[in-house]
Amino acid sequence: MKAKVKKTLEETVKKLYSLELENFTLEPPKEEEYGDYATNIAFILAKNLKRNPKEIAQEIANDLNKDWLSAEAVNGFVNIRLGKEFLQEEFVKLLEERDAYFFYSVENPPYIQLEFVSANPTGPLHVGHGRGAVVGDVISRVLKRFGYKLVREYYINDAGNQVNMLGLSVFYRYCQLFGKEDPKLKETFEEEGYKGSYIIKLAKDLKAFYGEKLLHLQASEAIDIAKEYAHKRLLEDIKETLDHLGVEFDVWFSERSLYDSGLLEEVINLLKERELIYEEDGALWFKSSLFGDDKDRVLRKSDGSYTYFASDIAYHYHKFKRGFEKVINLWGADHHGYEKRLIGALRALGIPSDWLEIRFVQMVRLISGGQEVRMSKRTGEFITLNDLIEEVGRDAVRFVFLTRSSDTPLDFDIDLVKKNTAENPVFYVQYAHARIRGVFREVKERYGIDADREDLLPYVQELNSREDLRIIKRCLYLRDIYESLLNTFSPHLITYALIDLAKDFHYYYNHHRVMVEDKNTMLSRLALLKGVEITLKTAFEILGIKAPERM
RNA sequence: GUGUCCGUAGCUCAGCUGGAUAGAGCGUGGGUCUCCGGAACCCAAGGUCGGGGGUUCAAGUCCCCCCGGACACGCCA
Repeated sequence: MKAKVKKTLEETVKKLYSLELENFTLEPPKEEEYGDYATNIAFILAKNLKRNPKEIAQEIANDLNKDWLSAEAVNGFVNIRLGKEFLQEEFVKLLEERDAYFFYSVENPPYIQLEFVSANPTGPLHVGHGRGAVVGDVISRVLKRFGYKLVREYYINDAGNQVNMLGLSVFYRYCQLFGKEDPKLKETFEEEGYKGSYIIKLAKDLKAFYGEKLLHLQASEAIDIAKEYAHKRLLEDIKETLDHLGVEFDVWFSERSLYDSGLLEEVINLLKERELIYEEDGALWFKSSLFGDDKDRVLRKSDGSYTYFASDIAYHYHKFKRGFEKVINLWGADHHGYEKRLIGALRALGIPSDWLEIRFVQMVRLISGGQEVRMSKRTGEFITLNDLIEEVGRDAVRFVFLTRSSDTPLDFDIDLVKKNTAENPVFYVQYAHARIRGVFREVKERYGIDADREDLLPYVQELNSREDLRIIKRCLYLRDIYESLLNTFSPHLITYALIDLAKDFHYYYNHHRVMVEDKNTMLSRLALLKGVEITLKTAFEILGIKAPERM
């Protein structure tokens, strides 16, 4: 809708002034009396033409008036109001096309990879990972509806020091179960090991599986076995949690495969050929300071092992080779210092810096009883994502994660989300859907009219009142929102638009009864509600939450 | 110390490439159904947009300085 208005506006400007502008705004104004869209285009033109913006606005408004929209110049702004018939026509389309109304096929969409979560398989997912998971999932659902070819990918850090430490930790706990303690192991464990209780649980399982067999092996061999076992189990856990959350991936990419395929060596050789690598203190360094980083970074440590940085470069080089035209990474906010060096390294390999877009997802704090909660009562650990899903349910978790722009920290109030009142935005919005379904059930019962089958299209023209049209606009507006996501990747806009829609619907519901004497009025209101239902349901599918029949 | 992000109503936050009288929700106070679901709706109070300077016809938004907060700064990942 916005796109159509914008195009018309551009044509007008071109006709009147032979100019092509891009940097003007076109947005819904704060005040309803200023129309459906307002533009500052006259101010921008005023600069170019060196004329009074008020006159320009007037000229544009005069030319802009069409049958489907009206324009008015006020104080240099051009306020645009969509015509009633136009809104009704669009609403008819919505009723006909249903969820397909909100999307269209983008021409030649880029082949995109979206990498998100990618938590190390060294422990359970925590709530911060969940936020990234949901944000990434919703972005990918939207892109897919616009016809994008998209790969959702999870990068598994199954090589390097972290997983070794995992193996060591589990083996250490395993030995403890037999009352044995190797002082050397203990020292490493105390310093760098994973202390969570899930490690002890894994050790017990390991014991159940292997008995005391591992005690008789070389420590390094036993640690390897423990490592394989633990990381496999933890990865299964992670997959299960993501499944509970309703988040799917197309590719699970193993870091280790970069080692096995020799790609890591290959990339280092490439950098070597470009003389961007040097050796110092027995380590291999990449001259990242030449690419905007504040210092050079180590690729291979003096003990011969590679850093994560090295495999990350290889991984992203590999992504490039796989033919992705655009790669989006959702990273936890604690990784932001890492961005420069990675993009720098890719530039060194000849990959343009806008090929990779890194979006950061800020921290989540759990609040209960007005206090920040860190520990789970049950396990004594940090509350895991799984705990949270069990506690408040999938829909609430997903929705709340989407109620904030992902670049601001989020407070997740557990008590609030468990309340079934308007304080809880999830219920507020889902309730609107359940209410509509309730009305439909009642109408069928009393009048034998099935809103799901009845041809309601002819009655849309009866929807004339300001309040009818406001709801129609709210529904149509979701189309603009989805479209804007293609550029902003900000799924929280959806939840905001839904809350607005639900609010207007609840108001409407309280002021206008559907089941009234006049049958035309009844059918037209059914049409309105049907449109709201479709809009809500479509959005719920995108958000990955249920559209309840009753609550 | 350096870098990134942030500071908007009592609380939690929107405010999209600068635009009109800064918006929601919760909380607080008062109200609304003879009737489709009151898990709802309406009204009201509540703001020097952290402070100061600058650019601009126009600044919550851009620039500079200061104050306060989060996170990151390793041959960790």
